[in-house]
Amino acid sequence: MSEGTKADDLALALEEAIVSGEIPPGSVLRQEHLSEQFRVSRTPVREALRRLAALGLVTFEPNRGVRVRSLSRDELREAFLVRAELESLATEIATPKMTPADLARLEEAERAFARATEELVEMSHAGRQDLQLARRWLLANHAFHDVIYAAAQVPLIERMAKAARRTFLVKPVWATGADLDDLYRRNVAQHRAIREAIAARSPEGARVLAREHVLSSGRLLEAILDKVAAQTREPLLTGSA
Amino acid sequence: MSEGTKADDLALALEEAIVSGEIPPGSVLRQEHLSEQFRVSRTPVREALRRLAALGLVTFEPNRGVRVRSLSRDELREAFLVRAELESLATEIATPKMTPADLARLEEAERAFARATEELVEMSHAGRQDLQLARRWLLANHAFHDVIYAAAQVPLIERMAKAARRTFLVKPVWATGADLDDLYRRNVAQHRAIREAIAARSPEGARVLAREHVLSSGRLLEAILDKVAAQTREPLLTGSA
DNA sequence: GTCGTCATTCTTGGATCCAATAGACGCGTA
DNA sequence: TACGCGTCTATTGGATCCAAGAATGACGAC
Repeated sequence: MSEGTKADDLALALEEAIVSGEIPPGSVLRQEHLSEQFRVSRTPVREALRRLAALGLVTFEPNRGVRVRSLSRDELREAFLVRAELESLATEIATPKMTPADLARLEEAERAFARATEELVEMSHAGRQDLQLARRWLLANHAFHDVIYAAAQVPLIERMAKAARRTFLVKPVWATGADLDDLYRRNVAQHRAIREAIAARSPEGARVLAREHVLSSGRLLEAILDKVAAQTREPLLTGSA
Repeated sequence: MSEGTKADDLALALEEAIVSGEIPPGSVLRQEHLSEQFRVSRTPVREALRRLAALGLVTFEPNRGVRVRSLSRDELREAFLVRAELESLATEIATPKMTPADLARLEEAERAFARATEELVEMSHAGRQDLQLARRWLLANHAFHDVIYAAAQVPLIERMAKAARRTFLVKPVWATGADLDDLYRRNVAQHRAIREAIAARSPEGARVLAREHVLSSGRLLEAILDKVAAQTREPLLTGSA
């Protein structure tokens, strides 16, 4: 128990587990199971679940249990629409506020993301699927955006954007491939463009770049999901034929 | 108990009470008090409080109780910034989707808001302060925007915008006066302009109008708070002098 | 007279216990 | 054999009970 009440710690742990895909969407969470797994009684378990429900990560079905929400394509698209707005606002606000230190952090995050992207593309050429690598790519991506959020110094935007971001991490699947290389690499270029607009102190420029970038990321994620769906449907069909 | 679990009903009731100002910001909520007030045990009370905490309406101070959050000026401004973004997005999306029935509803909401505004201005000239009337004005305002949210058909935007909106309803104070008449009436004109842009099927036009309108509403609210602060500080000072 | 310390009390956090609901299973009958 | 009914069990929702932490006030030392 790192800090605070057990209910809070538990909520954080569960949030992490859900968002990372460790607990897949659609699962039903048994209170007693969680309670013995985390060595606490059912009371804090239920309080933690209430919090997750308020965040939209799980849904209560009265007398039936709580289920980890799974997102439809529509909801995914919506999440990116919202994030695009919030993120463009954050970028606009952050631009005049960025200190040289912030810019340095941003550039470092940009490099780390570029490296992660290259690793991912190489992995794809090697024909392997490494969820761990994909997850690191995602985190490197987030790290870049987090620098901007932090510099904007508007806690509400940060909170809401991260809430929107959380919602689409729930798929424990990933895909790469030659057809996706371009989309992956485009993200890297966009990060660079955003950083340069910020460095040039152009709030409007940075704003539109940020918006377009997030929307483009959404299209990438949709392409990934399409590919995963195609890959997993085929075996099923051949298996059942 | 209308429906669902007691914890859920209770959470809704408390949310309403907090948002309407019935429970003022800064109050400490005693679990036992709530439990006997609502004739339930402390267990559902605490679950409801967890939900409110996740929504940001209250904060848990471990072993000390839960406190109704009060917003700083900065947070108020942030809420309006976020709402301006979300609302302009919703308006843009809604514009091509609005049916004639939607437009009729929007016009009706516009009229109701205009009436509420005139009542408020008249009240101010009569030198009275009627919180109930102010609250109806606020609700009429929200009703107009709700038509747009509904037409946009993007649940996530609606949820988040309403979350941002909730945060600034927590002040059980209001102010009117000749100096504010213009600001109040400007809102009416802006509603009209937004509706006309939507009717003219101009998503971009409606978008910028919506954005400017929300930001302008924020300035109005800040002016109101300033005036209230000025009014309440004076008696305090003369009282202590 | 003031400051610090210790005990008491009040309130929360957590555990356990009981009630109520939904689903599963089996039995009987058509 | 299939359908309907009743019971039985698994699991949640809610109440009560116990422990732990924080505020308060009294007492004593300086």
